[in-house]
Amino acid sequence: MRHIVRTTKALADESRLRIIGVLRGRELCVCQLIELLGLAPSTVSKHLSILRSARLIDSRKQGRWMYYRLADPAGASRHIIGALDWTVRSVAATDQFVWDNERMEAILAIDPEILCSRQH
Amino acid sequence: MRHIVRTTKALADESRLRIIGVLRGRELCVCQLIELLGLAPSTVSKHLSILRSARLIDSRKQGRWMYYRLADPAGASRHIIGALDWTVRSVAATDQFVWDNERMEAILAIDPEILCSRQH
DNA sequence: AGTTCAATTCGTTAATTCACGAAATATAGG
DNA sequence: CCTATATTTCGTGAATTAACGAATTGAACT
Repeated sequence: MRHIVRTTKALADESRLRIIGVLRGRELCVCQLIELLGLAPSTVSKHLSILRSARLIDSRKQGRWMYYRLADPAGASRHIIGALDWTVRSVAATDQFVWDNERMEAILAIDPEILCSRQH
Repeated sequence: MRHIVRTTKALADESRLRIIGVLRGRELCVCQLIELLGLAPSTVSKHLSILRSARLIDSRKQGRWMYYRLADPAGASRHIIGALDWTVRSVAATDQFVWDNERMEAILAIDPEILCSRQH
């Protein structure tokens, strides 16, 4: 039961739902999510840590950048797969999802070096 | 997006998950849920109102009693059906669910008149 | 080794949420 | 109409959560 509550609490925040929506099918680095959400780096990092503690996302460090992606269904428990499945499908039906993904196209067009340096 | 956040927030509480687990396949009155959860009547009522605002449960008044049940899939939106489906399946795999349903058997064996009067 | 920079951790504040009891609402039965 | 009772609403205090900036960590490059 504790795991289920951890999962639902992780999903009970708009910023975190937006992160899941925009991570679908790709990997993104923290500075790209900061740019999308318009929140402080520490806040975004905290959101990501909550999603990761709930095992909804995985991360990979490469050099100075940290990349996040949705949890791999191969290694995830059934209730995590189900939660992600429901969340992605629900979020994908919202206007916010459409805007975020349009915006992310523009963000991905920016060289990450330049994007990151603009935030510091 | 607002609706999705309302749904996930409604599910982000252990008492409310337990309510959903015990409502599966039947209708229960408030005093039976109060007895199960061991919380104050006003607290249980508040939980039920949060679940109902999120459209996860429906209610029916009969005399002085108020009966609650899971939302009817026939009238519910897809994301509500999906949320309930995931929640019921996840909660049903927990020990808490087993204990709650065993306990509910005992509660259902008590005449509701007697059960309610014991709480006031 | 020292510098730079992306990301995280920590400490604090403001906002939200949970729990309760008291008061209000609504229904059944005298 | 009046009382009893099941539930809800309201007000309050305690606990949790979200946001930020400052300080810290860890990797890359001189």
